[in-house]
Formats: sequence, structure tokens, C-alpha cells
Amino acid sequence: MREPPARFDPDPSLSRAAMEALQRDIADAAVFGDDLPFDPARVGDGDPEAPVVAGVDQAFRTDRDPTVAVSAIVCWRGGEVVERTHAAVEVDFPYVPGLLSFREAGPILAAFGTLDHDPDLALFDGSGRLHFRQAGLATHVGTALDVPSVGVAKSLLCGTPRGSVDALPETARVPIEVREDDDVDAPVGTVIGYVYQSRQFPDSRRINPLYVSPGHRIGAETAVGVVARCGGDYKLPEPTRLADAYADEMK
DNA sequence: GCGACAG
DNA sequence: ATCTTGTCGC
Repeated sequence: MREPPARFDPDPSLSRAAMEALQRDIADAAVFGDDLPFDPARVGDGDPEAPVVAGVDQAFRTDRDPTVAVSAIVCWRGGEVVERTHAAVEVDFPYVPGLLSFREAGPILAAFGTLDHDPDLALFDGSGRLHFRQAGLATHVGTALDVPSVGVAKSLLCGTPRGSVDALPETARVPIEVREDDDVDAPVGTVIGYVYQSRQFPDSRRINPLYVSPGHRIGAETAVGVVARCGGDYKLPEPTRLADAYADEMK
């Protein structure tokens, strides 16, 4: 698909201050409301007209000196894999909470560059708006490519759930808002994502919920909705789970 | 100084 | 993210 504009290049050689400044610019350019060129209620439908969802995930080869990031993309449409691609890129920037995209967005954009399909929506492993400067990985890449995107994280980076998240029943969702003591660049009370209990066991054992947030061109409620419509039999949405397995296979 | 946080 | 066997339960 198309090349990303240099404006939002996730350059790992930038200073930390420059990275944070870029994230504020990205958050300004991002759209955290529904602006979708497709009907989100049709995600997961089994017909050829249904939206194409791209699941994106990475695996790393640390048996090399410059670590190699293997970024995988699986395009999925109503239960069918319509395309798979990947890219392997050397990375030297470490994982730093809040700056994940400066480690992973480069390899991800390289993989998108080899993708034939133009996905309607992209699901990322990490946060979107659920980020200190409202510019997590899903927001960064979604905005750079101007593709509707959603962040699906397995743990919470910031924000406060509006209520209890213990023993949530399957499909339950709890808004995550900004509180006074949260270090998030958004007004107090803003809903920046949702806790989503995608799967749950009948017994006492607990499965951790997912933390879903808007990346670009989608609102928080619709974001959880589409993730729910991509759900298979596992905790992670199908496109993400398939990309995870493909990334592992490719490394 | 303490806290503490995606992958 | 990655390193890793067995083990508990449906």
C-alpha cells in the first residue's frame, strides 16, 4: 500500500524530547471519533464485501547483535485470511514505556510497504489513545498511513477503569477514563479506552481482560465493538492471534 | 526521591 | 518481547 509521509517518521535517533513532541503532533492529527469508510457492524461478516481487517504483531530475534524485529501482517475478512506478509528489520532502540512506536513502527511500516491489500482497519498489539500523550503505537502507525486503527493491549499503560474489573463476565466492557492523578494529556473524565473481557472461564480461574483503545479514525466504543466482532475462540482477536503466530513462524 | 508504565 | 515443563481442568 501507499508510502507513509515523512512527517510522522518514527525516527529512533531523535532525542527523547523530540519523540515526545512528535507524539503530541500525532495526537493532534489523529481522529478519535468514528470516521470510517465502512460499516463497523459488518466486521467479521462472512461475505466478500465485508471489511478487511489487518492484524499486526512482532517477534524478535535476540540471537543477533542488532536485534531483528520481524513484523507480521495478516489480512482477515470474516474468518478468511486474504493475505499475509512480513518484514525483518534490525532495531537498536530499546523498549521504553511510552516510546514503543520508536522501536516497532519502523518494521511495521516496512511490512505495510509490501502489503497488496489496502485494509479497512488495522489492529495493533499495544495501545492507541491509551497513552500518556494519546499517541501509542496504534495511533502513530494509523495516523502515519491514515488507516483506521485500534490498539489492543494485554496490560494497562495508563488511565483508570471506571469501576470494578474483577471477575468480569465474558463480553463485559468497562470505560477507562482520565483521572486527576493520571499522567495523560487529555481532560479529566475523557474516556480513552475500554477494559474488554473477551474470554472468561466458567470457574474461578481468571483470564486477564484486554485494553482496547482508538488508534485513528475511530471512537472508543466502536473500537471495542469491532474487536468483539473479530473475536474467535481465544482471548486475542483473530487477526492479532494469526499475526502473532505468523511472526513467530517467520523468525 | 518515589512511583511505574504497552511490547 | 523472550526464556521455558509440567500440570490442572473442561
